[in-house]
Amino acid sequence: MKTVPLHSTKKAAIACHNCSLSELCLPRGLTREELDLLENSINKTVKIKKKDYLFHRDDNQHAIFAVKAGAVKTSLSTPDGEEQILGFYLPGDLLGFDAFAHDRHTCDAQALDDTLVCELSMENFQELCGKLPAMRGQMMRQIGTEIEREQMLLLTLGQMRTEERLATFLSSLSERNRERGFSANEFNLPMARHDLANYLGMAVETLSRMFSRLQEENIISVQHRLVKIADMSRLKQLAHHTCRPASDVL
Amino acid sequence: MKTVPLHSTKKAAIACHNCSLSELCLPRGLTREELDLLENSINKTVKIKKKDYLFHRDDNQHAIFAVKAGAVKTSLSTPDGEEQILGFYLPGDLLGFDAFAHDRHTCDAQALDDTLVCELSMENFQELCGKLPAMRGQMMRQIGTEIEREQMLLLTLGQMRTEERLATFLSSLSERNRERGFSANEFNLPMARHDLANYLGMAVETLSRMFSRLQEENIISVQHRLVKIADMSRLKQLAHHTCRPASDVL
DNA sequence: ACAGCGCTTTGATTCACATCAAGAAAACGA
DNA sequence: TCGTTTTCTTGATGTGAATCAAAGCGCTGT
Repeated sequence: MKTVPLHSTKKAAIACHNCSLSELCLPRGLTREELDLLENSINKTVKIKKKDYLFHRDDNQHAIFAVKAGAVKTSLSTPDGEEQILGFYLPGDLLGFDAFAHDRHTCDAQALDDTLVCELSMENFQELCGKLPAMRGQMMRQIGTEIEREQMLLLTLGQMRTEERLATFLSSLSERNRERGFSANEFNLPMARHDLANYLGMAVETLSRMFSRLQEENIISVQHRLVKIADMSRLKQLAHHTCRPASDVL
Repeated sequence: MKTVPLHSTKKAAIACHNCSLSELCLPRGLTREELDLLENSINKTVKIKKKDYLFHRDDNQHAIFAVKAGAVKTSLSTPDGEEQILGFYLPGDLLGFDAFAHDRHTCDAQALDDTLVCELSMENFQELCGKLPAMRGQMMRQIGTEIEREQMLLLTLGQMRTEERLATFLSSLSERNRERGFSANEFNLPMARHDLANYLGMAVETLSRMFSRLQEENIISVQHRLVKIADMSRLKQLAHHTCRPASDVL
């Protein structure tokens, strides 16, 4: 349950140059020289074990992380122990922008699975943003994506009924998979029911019932974490609340 | 219901130099010379009439706005006409960061009252961020604040019961007023019940009942939009879910 | 392979909140 | 100013989802 001392984990040799995710990540649009600068500033391939934390709320060290493999959740928790999961981060996603206002992370980030990340310290990040306009642009796009994602979740939590929320989530996840070159119709959920229910603002039992209901209606089939979408159009119809083509939004 | 053609509104002569809100706004931390650059890039004191829009979703013009007087709400709406209010912006607040990802605003922004704003086009904003490191820093703090605010709202919508939500909101608003040099114990709500209920994810009737309940419990007194906080400690206690000292967070 | 534990599903009951309905109070407009 | 409209409050009723309870299932590790 402690934050992993990142410096103790080993740096692998996988560079942005070869990284299949670079188009989704900070390197996008950077020239070869700029990319070299970036590579020199990051910890490549930091390993995080399942259930370990990338960072804690109020940690004085803060950084931007890019997920290479695995999955991460961020959450906010209250004095009385309740938590709200704010987002799930999959390969290609960036997290850590929450520390911008106070130079401290405002939420916790925990690995849902054994996970690989690249770490860019805030100092280095700031410096690069000053030097590289392309990097600044890409950074701003990423921040915009984060804001959009949160806005979408607000709409979900504030306006939708539980079945719609699940449909919206599955539809988004499917879209994400498609964009990443994976199957849009069959995939594994990276998180447990408990976490998904919390994220969607409902009880675990309710989530389970909604999965069952969608299955009864022959819209999806579920077993454990494997989801197959049987009727995409009806799923999207249920999730009709979604505004944008749902790209970039989990 | 149309977006106001901003260029048609007159530029007043109130400069950042004299602006009482400059410490909350982009100028914070800028030198005199830097401030001059900023001033030359912005439309000072654009007037927006009540119910007019600062921007619409998908507008191809996009900009950052600083509220000088009045109040603005941002909202996301669904094809079937439902909306979710995402935030209220009061004097000293900045809005418009949602356009970062796609060069289009992703939500609507509407004046709740006759409102004065400063407008900084995205182009000028980008340019200034490149030139002025202090401005970049301030921008990032503002973005961080926006992200924190949204995260707090997610916690509110996802985990709290209706009474807690209202208590949290009133407590935040009180704090904001205090920070701005106004009374923390007595203030006017800048929005109608309808909008507040939507923002807090509940029915108008429920919101009204919660106001009544807090009044019966002698925690606050309300008449129309005027709120007086009679027992701050009990209010904060009800809002105990709130984590941070609630600064910067509406 | 088996025991034990956590995760998930299903069922029964309760409750918080939405919805429906109507009246009171402000705000608005002529 | 008055009449109309909108906004807000309060009450009665219904319902979606939470909670309580318990059984099934899949992992874990030894």
